[in-house]
Amino acid sequence: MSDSVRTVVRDLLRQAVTGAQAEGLLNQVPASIPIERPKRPEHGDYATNVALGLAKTAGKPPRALGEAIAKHLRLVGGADLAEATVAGPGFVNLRFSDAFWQRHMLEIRKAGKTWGRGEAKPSAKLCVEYISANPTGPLTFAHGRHAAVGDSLTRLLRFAGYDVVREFYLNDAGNQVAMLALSVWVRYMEAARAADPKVPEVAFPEKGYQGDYIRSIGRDLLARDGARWIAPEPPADIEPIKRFAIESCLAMIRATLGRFDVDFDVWQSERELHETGEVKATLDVLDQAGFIDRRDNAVWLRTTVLWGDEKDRVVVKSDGLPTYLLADIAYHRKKLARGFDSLCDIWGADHHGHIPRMQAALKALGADPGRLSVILIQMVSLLRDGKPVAMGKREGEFVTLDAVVDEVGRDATRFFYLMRRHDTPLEFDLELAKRQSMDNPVYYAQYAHARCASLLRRAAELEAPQFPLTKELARALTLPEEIAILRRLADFPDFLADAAAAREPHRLVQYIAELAGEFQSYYTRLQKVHGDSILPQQRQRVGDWHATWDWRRTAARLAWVEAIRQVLEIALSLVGVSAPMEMKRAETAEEADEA
RNA sequence: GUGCCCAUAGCUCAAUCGGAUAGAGCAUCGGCCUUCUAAGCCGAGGGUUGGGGGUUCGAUUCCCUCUGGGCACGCCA
Repeated sequence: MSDSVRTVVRDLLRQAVTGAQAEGLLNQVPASIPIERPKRPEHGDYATNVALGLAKTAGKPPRALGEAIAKHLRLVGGADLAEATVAGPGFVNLRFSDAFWQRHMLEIRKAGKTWGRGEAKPSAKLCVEYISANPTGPLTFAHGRHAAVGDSLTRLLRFAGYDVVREFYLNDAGNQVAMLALSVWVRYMEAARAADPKVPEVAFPEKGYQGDYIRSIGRDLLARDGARWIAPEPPADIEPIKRFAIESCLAMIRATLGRFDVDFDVWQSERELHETGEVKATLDVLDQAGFIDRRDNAVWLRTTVLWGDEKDRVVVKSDGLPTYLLADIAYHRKKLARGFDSLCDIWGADHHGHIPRMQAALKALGADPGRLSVILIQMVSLLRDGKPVAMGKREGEFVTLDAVVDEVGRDATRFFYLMRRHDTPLEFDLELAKRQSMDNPVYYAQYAHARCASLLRRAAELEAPQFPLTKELARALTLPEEIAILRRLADFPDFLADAAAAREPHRLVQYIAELAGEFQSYYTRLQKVHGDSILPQQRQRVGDWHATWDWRRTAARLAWVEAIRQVLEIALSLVGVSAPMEMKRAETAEEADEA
């Protein structure tokens, strides 16, 4: 694998700064030299402000230092470096030669589907936990954002070279699932009573789960177990019903995730942590470490002394039952024991109060709290015609993820969930997501990919002669627009590494939109501004056209189009969105995804 | 009341570790199809980065304060 462009820039700058130091202009070479990509094209391909930073300690004007660095850059840059200049207060701007960028097309094509893949990182075993919804009902559109962010993040991390395990923590113990079981039993009784009026009438619990799916599970229970649970009171041992209810809800969740193309490696059951004694063992460890208090009939974790929490937190309630917090600590302890270098949890922003408690717990367990990073996902609001979709006030009335996918399709749903940074609230516009036009960024991106594929198809139909992929062929890419896109494709590996390190999968969507836009613009400008086209157009295909057409340049451009298509395909796949080979108007969301 | 997050063009959002003239898309207005897919492209207008103060050669970015939003403050999960 060749060096990334940024690695090349970094090496050049280091040599140049070292050269300036050898001249006696600098006291020392800084440990890291900042590299940025200038916003304005006239400021070059890459820039550094290192001269500004060093000016004070060196006691020299920044522009003088910049001149020295630029001079040394020109000495070490060779033919690849077209320009190294000083601008503004002392920025050093670098511009590479066209040949440098043209050469990258060959590398991109050689790498194919692996372009941008990071080398395996030996010390980067990572556990990412997300969604972790209670198995008490279908996933909602809010869970959808967690699913989209978590899944794309793990795809991105894996591609970037991290060893990632994807986990779903299943809260199948405690009050919530107990209430689920009770709700199902009551609906079961109602179903039985509908068939036989002699079955006693029972009241629905005050905080029971209201959704229709509970009725459906109740009917399923009746179909499976018959009259076994018919009684005026809930059964003393409701455990079998609970298991049935959890399995039913879990089946719904798995089905939803399946069609959303979201997969997990590990489903960790909370109940199992209790049954195997890991929760109890965790309490013992915390106790022996001296961070447990017993007062007011309960057991407390001293999070105030551990992490400056506002108050200590209860881990065993006065009724003797462990809290959710203790089980979650046990889960994290188990993850650490499994040898992960770092843990990443994706939670709803409403759980932010949970972070200091978990950090405190890790510290109590003797682990570096820095090994846990938490990504908080802000709320999603659904819009229809620019107005918020009204949520029912009654419990159990919510918009499911399935409903959103049914309406707008999987591709648009996944793309839209990633259009904003995870820490900003997201407005999900259903009408926009459904629209099959240029204002819908999903279709815009997919259209760009399809257009690339279409060009390659058309070339085959026209029996375009083949040319070997060589440096000489790549030299036919001379238009500024072609070089600019090559620059963006060449940057893809660095871009991915940054996005993965920052744990920000939404950047993929930005990259896709920018690359798609740049290509679409080129496609039209080539004709309108340059009076040219990649392939001979219909009106040009007269007489001896096949013999006189410049197939060599066409071959170079087609190779370049295929490079664009490849990168779009990779980026879209990391978002979980399909890369269609052609666009056809779809009547339904399903058809849109099939394309 | 306390803590966390946020405030950028009419709308939705960018802006890399504090950098150069704060950028896109939508919306508005004006252009471009004898088509390599117009599901596209080009152009124009639009800003005291919520207010005020501070640090800095330089602040959308860091600090303080005020205003206006969101969320959390349970022996729920």
